[in-house]
Amino acid sequence: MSTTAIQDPPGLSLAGACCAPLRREPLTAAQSADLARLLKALADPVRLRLVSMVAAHDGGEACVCELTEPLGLTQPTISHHLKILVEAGILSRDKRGVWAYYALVPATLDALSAVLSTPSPNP
Amino acid sequence: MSTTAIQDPPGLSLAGACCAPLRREPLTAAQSADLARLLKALADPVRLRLVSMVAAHDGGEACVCELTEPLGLTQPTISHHLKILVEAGILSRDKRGVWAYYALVPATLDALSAVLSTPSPNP
DNA sequence: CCTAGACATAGACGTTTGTCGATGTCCACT
DNA sequence: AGTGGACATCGACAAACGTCTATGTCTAGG
Repeated sequence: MSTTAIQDPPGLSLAGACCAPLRREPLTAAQSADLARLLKALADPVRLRLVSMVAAHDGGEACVCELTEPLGLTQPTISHHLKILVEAGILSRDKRGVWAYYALVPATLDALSAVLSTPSPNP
Repeated sequence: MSTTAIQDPPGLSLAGACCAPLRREPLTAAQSADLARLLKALADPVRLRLVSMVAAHDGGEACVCELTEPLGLTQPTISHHLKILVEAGILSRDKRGVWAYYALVPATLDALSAVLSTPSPNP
């Protein structure tokens, strides 16, 4: 069904859509698929809270153990959501010793924000 | 199951979350639920193309008949997606005679873009 | 080595989502 | 009145999703 079953490298999900402001001209099927993949990764209450908790955490990173309890979900569920966020390029994962530290990848949300914003007048 | 079965008035989906930049401090459950609702409405390839087609159309509005054929889906399916976008406050609906014209609500995507963008230094 | 702990993966299960065909509703025109 | 067209709603169904329990993997200490 989809033309590309292969997964995009994290952080480049918008490679094909990054320069086409949503409101300027109709998106192609490929562009909309890329954008939808990224939005879908964000479009969950738990994942939004994970992103905000990681971004607001001291040092800009947090390990799984710090994220599990506040959300009231099991550790596998949190790991599952974090994996989705990493695959979308929204978070990065850094395993140090026994702990896995997750951090925000600012460029991804910046790019998403730019795509959604009002296109510049383009003089 | 949900605490509020009642639907938010269109355009105000971010009422509870509009002023909390995602990266500044952890979102509450309610804020993340509101944001997720809006993102979920956008997180579909067909709906993204609908939004871009409507926004880029002459006069800033388009009727269902103009949106159905290019996407290769049936009319009920397009109506279904448009309804979701209107309920999320992303599009507005204006029925004139037999035709229903859909137009972009710029403020909603602007607000979403702002929530996702890097928070200001806050001096 | 062997145990304990942090995290990931696998499999199962109920719920939600996207799509369709069929049908309903409303307006315009004859 | 009655017909045709534009759009919405309904009901059904497969696919995708979120969550859990159980289990695997790897690291650090005794």
